[in-house]
Amino acid sequence: MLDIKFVKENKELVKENIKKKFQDQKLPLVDEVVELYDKVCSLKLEGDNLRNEKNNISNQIGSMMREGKKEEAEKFKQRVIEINEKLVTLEKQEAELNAILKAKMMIIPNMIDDSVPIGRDDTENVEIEKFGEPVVPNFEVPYHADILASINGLDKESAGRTSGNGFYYLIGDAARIHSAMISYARDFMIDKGFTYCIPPFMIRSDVVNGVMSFEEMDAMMYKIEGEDLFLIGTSEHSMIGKFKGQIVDETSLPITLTSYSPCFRKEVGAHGIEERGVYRVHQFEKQEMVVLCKPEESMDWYHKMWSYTVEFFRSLDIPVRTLECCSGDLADLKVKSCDIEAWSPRQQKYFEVGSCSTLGDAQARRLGIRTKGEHGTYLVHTLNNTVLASPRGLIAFLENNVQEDGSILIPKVLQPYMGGKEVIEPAMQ
RNA sequence: GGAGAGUUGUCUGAGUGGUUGAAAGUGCAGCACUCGAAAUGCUGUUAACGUAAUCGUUACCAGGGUUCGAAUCCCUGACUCUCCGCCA
Repeated sequence: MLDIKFVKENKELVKENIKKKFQDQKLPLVDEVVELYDKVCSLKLEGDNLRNEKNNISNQIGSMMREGKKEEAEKFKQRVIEINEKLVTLEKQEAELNAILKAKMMIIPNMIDDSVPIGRDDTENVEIEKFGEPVVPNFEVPYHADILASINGLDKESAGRTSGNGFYYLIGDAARIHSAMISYARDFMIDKGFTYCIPPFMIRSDVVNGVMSFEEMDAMMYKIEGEDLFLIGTSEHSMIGKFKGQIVDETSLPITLTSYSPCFRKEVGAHGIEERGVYRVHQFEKQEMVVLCKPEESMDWYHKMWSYTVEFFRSLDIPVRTLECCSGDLADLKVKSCDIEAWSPRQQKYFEVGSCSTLGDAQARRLGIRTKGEHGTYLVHTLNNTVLASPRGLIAFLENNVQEDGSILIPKVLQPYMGGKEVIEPAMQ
């Protein structure tokens, strides 16, 4: 969400930005919002003047009452009643126009960074850098659900009975390695100086509305019946919501947090839920990083943050690459974003395991997250990035660590979380 | 879940429906005193929006209502504290 004043003073830049994102249908919005804004301002001025008159008269009535001039006061009352009637319609108009203005402002995309590659959709995303050799083993790597089956680690059938499609039981060493990876991810980020945080897993509707659009909400969020509560789709929701409407102390910036949470997603539409695997599911767990910082520091943090995820996966010896979102694929709130993709030796291509974004001040403007320092009060910048989402991370781990004989090697860094175990052997058939 | 108390500026904390944007203290900033500091004294000090400025509007948890006028009265909701109940 942009600052309306910025839009007013930089119409052409905003339009250019819309073109870069191939959203030409939104071009008329720019003139519309500026016009609306001017109207709202003049309505506000008119209302302010009326309110001023009303306040003055009311004060006069007050002093008359004190002096006992009751009859004189009665005459003035009539004028205030008139003003109030006018104000009701005026305020209604202003509120209506404001709502339209806000709705339109919400869909004008944020200004993208100059460095963002121009492209229409996800097919034009740009590979930035590869880390580690994408190894193609000389045997066929099984589908991850089959690897899990070989260690009796997955039961989707029972989950289907208890909860339906898109749920799963992870069992035994599979469950343990999943938790081990999450725990390792947590400690990895603590070592980077981030503060560990376990947030609420449910949030109120006003927070949901602050962090996402209505359509997104409908497609992602599970609502608790009879309560004003939603299950979070990512801990980013509760972590950013934590600061809603707050003025954080400038000296406390940057705020660097790493949060754990289960994540719940309806996954309406999109590619649906797969039959056998656990790549796209309704429930997963995630270690996340969230940063609130001064505007001038956000680009540095963006690069630091994605590189942490790369470093994390490399420490597990999983090859990854960074894929930068092109202008057309970039969500409207984001300034710049890249996906971290892990190598799949089975599919012999990379697949998404995380996403790093800087939202500039857009999210902060929407939620009213500000800081106060020498140069006054201003909006902070917000960033978020995945450290590890599992079972998706588990899939990357399994495919890259399964051996030809079906055993799964556990990397050194995970062994302490596995009770010292170095290898998981397939179960006897 | 039941009963009661509360929510005001950085914080503590006043506030009979009518110059209360808000007493007092505290914190912070500036000035004076001092070689310097402490102490003391004086002055200033909420935010958002509009305006070149003066100034104006809005905001005392949130949303409604009563009234010419609401921090103050009424209703609803959120949160906090105390007691009881239930509970991993």
